Amino acid sequence: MKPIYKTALAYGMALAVLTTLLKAVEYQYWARDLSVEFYIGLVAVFFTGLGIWAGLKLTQKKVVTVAVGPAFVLNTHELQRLGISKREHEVLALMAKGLSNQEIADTLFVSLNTVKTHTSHLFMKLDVSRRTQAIQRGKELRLIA
Amino acid sequence: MKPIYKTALAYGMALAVLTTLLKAVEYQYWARDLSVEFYIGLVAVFFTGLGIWAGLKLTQKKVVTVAVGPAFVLNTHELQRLGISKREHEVLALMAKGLSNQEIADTLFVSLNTVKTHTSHLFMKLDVSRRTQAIQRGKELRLIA
DNA sequence: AAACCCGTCATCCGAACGGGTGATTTTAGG
DNA sequence: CCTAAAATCACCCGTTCGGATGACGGGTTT
Repeated sequence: MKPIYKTALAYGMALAVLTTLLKAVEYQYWARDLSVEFYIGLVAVFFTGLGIWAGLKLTQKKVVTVAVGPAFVLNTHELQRLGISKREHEVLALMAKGLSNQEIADTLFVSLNTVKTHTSHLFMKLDVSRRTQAIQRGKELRLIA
Repeated sequence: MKPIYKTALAYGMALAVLTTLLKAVEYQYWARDLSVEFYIGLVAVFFTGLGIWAGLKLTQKKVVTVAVGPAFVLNTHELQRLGISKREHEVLALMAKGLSNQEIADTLFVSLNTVKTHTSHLFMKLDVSRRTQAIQRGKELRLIA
């Protein structure tokens, strides 16, 4: 809210200064026999521009579009905090792809028992009891895409 | 872009009309011995306000562009195309929450066998063989959040 | 060297899951 | 009204999953 107040203040100051300045110049033009209508028109145009500028300043905040991107960034911090090893993380990723333990085992060229060990550790560290929950949790914590 | 031109036109018309109107009134006040400075101030304030209004009108379009967010909309078309019933859809949603078949049964106040039937139908219609895949597929097709 | 973590593999067991088949009831539409 | 689809439940069977435990080699840290 402060910026708005600042803008309003700045505008008020500018208005005061310019008004004073114009009044000073006014007599000069007056001496040169310029019509009142012409002078009035100038003032109107000038302050219209000033008003537009002020209006833009005051509404600029709203124009700030947020623009969200779905770019995935791995949460290394959480990985460390939970003590999830590299291999466990791989297993989690494959699990999230809908692969069975056997398929994961084949993918990683290890035994089914090994995969089961990894998954067990994962469930412990993620504090879940089912693979579907592990996937959910993993996505929540941005451990997997 | 048309609205902008319209706004500009409307503004120009208003300015012309008001200027003329003010000039007409001007002589009245002039006759009442009001100072030129006071009159100038009024015009300045008035056109400043007019300028602000014009500025807001001209920038309103930008303000609308703020809209962002991952708002979820259910893909009714896919639901129909795959012939997924209301109950099956419910089961899918709960499945995606990481619930077991038994938990889903308890949630929906039905038998475990009933849930199993629904899941079987779901797997057929989604062309998958595991619940993790069903969840994936459901999210891909925007059947679930 | 000892303690420790990681990754590997194993066995056992019970629970959960998936597939198949069949049946009844309720609901919705022609 | 009658039928088709949806929803409900059941039983069987085999697979998968999850939990517990133990083991072994290779690193790192202390």
